Amino acid sequence: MKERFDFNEIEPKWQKYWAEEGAGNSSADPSKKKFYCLEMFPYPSGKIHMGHVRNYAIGDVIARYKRMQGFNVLHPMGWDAFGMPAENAAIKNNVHPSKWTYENVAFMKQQLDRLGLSYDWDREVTTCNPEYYRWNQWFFLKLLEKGLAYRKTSFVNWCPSCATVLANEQVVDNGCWRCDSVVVQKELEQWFFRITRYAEELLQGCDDLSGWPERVAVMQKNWIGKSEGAEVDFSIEGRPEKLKIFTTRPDTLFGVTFMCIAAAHPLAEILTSDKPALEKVKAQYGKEDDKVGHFTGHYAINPLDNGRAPIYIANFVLMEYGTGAIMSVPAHDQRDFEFAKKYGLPIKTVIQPAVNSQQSDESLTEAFEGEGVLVNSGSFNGMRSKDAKAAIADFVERQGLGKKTINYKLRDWGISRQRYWGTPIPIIYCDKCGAVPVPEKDLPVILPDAVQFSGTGGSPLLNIKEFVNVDCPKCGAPGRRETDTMDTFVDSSWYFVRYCSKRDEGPLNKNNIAYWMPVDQYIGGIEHAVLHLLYSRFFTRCLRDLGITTQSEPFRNLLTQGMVCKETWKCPEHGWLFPEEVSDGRCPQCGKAVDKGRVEKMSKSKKNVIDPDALVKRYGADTMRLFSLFAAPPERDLEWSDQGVEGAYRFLHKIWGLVFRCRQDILRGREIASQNGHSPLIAPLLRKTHRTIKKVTSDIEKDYHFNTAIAAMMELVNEMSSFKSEKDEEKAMFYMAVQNLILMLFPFAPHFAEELWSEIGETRGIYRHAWPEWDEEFAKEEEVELVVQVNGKLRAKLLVPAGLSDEEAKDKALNDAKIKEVTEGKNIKKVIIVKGSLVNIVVAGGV
RNA sequence: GCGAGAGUGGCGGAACUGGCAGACGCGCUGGACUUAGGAUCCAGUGGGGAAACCUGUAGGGGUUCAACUCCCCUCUCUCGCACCA
Repeated sequence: MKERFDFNEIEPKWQKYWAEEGAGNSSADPSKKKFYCLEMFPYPSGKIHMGHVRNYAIGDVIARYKRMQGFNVLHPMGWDAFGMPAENAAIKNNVHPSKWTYENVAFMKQQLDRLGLSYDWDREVTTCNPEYYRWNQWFFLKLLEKGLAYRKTSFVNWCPSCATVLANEQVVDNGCWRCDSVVVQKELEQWFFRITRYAEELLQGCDDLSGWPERVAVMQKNWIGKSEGAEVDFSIEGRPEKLKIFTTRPDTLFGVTFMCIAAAHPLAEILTSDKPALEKVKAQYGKEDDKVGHFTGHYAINPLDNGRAPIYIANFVLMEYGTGAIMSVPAHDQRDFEFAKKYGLPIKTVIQPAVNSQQSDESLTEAFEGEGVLVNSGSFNGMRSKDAKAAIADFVERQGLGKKTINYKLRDWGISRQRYWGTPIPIIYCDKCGAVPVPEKDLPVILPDAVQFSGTGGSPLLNIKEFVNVDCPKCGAPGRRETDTMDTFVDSSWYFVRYCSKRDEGPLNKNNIAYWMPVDQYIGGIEHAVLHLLYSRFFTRCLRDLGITTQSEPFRNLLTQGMVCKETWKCPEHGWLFPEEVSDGRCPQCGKAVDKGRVEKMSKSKKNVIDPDALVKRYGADTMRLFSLFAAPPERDLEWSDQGVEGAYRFLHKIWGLVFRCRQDILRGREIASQNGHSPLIAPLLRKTHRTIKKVTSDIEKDYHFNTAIAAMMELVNEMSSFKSEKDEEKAMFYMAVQNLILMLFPFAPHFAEELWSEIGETRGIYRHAWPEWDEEFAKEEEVELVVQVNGKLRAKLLVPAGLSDEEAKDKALNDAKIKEVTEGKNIKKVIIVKGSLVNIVVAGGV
């Protein structure tokens, strides 16, 4: 055994060993309890970053821990390999997206292996492989059959920089989720997945996601955005058209004093002759600072009381929600109130907060949006607004004036992308037959290799005659192939199902899927709270309805890990600086004092990244894993600290040194321990070891708080460091402590643990060993510190035998010299005893 | 504006169901070993104080024998939603 721990030697050695043993592999086996542990697969952008390291370290600890707990663990990895960066690289560097992608995959795979991650590579998925994406196409055809995929022309989000369409979920603050460019609206014919058919189910399902962070479920609920109300038809004075509005407040129908329609509403063009005014309102569409409107000169008739309501075109009314038209009740809606004040429109109160609070309409300073009692509402007067909602909606429906409606914000998922590097949509257009699906037997529709990237936008597929020109499968006439490709979120919506079967088993093996699904623990960033996680929930339901799985929810437990952050440095003139550029707090270019910026998410642009490769070279994979698990609990942001890494490195060395120095004692202890009839000596180290096992186990089980689990192991090591083993029994005990420590350390620092495991005389790999158990008897303290308070203030600490009765504890406390002094001559009113830990003596008149 | 989460030493972070605030690590201080130390080991380390002791979990109030923990108010930060009718 070497005196110093040499990670360069031992880490590759054990990686090779695990690979040969197939230590990460798994097979479906209904006789065993399964555990599916999954980390979000990466986009192969070139090399891994610290966010990946953290994500995968967390997953690997869980996978290894669960294996030791006896679970049949599925822990796969793959590549989200279609997407824009490959295409951009192709344009920029004249390298084919396929070559670029596969090279990145090879490089990153090697990086992951160097971290000692226990994946089952037999199930590796690469989404740009035809054997994978043919199933995207197959699902597309199935969804088409079920009416869940359809084509329509509509205004869609267009990112000018990416030269492609984006789904609603992919627009963040009116910018592109990938490149931040301002998104514009463009009218295009596109393919959609009818996710809205599952809106209600997806919403309801949010309440069953007990293993998810609540905020993620809340974000999905908000995104689905259900609201219940009614659609009501208003007639237009002197015109044949009807004006259909949606409202969640039918109880305020009698309070309507005007109507508003969106500038893009079909009636807007018809009802106003003043086109410049209409354009003006259009230009202000969606601007939140000001409400702008234009009176059309027409009036709508309230179907309930035949009141006349002027129709306005207003910038704050959204065409994409509800019917694009609203009834305005300024007394009970703040937006309508503001609009009414600006344009001098009447305000009519129809709900009183309390029965006797009369207030004139003119004196209102804001809308009253709460609940109350109806007034000025005909036969509904006196009804509670809560009840009136249903009553008026019912009335409207019975009279044929409208109907009760549920509205969702969720829109169908637009999946067409005008890009090359994605799954071809299996459709052929024929002048006679229309959009004809490619027959299943012709799948996959292979993405052609030989393409030219102009970089000027537009899919290069358009220019490939052999691809585009194809006969109609139905009538045989010359047709034209769809050149749009699928959104890459389609790829990631079912990859976790593909993993259930090995590469040679066929992708949709129902037995495998039934055994492994759902994912027991999913780990990834919060940025997919709506995107990928919502699409996957939708897709899983589609698979369920296709009979492929019986599950509705793909991910039982979700852990959203925090970001990896680091401090930043910034020169007021030259911007972000690398930490090593900054010497004595000055900018290397201009010599000006630099600002120590905030701690921010690692990013190349802020120059605060740490390269995992450099770290592996310097400290090894185990140290890097250990630090990233120790520095913060997994769901919280992690602040990178170079000195903290040193600390983790030191910790491993400390253990190594301990085993190195005491090796003979340990081996002797092992012999003693293996002898029959040996019973362990009850001593502090034994107690500490059992308590550590208990603590580490429960910290992992409860929310995966690895930071405190590692801290507990550190405590144990500290205690072991000062332990002297002279007698055989002590050696046996020390051996027992070392053995358990190594076992517990294994999921965190697996190479290191394997090496020490063999150094203490084991011949079978530790990866097959069971997780240690603790004995509650041994974990008990024999002496405890009894805290004695007087009026809640700490006055003494007494070392007493464990299991003291309340009476004994009280006696001990009251007879303590210090306590006697403090309570001398005072009237003891009460003594509170917390079993085995604390006595609080309450005396009159303070201390 | 609405919703959620958070605020604890010089720093990252601990603290069960209300019961010793600051586990563990980093940093710092002192010491040992050493030609040397940015290695290693040992000790100390919330603040004030010589000490007894006092004080301390964003700020203010409350409940309680006892509050980081529960309740009310205020401030700050982060995230999400944001004219959704």
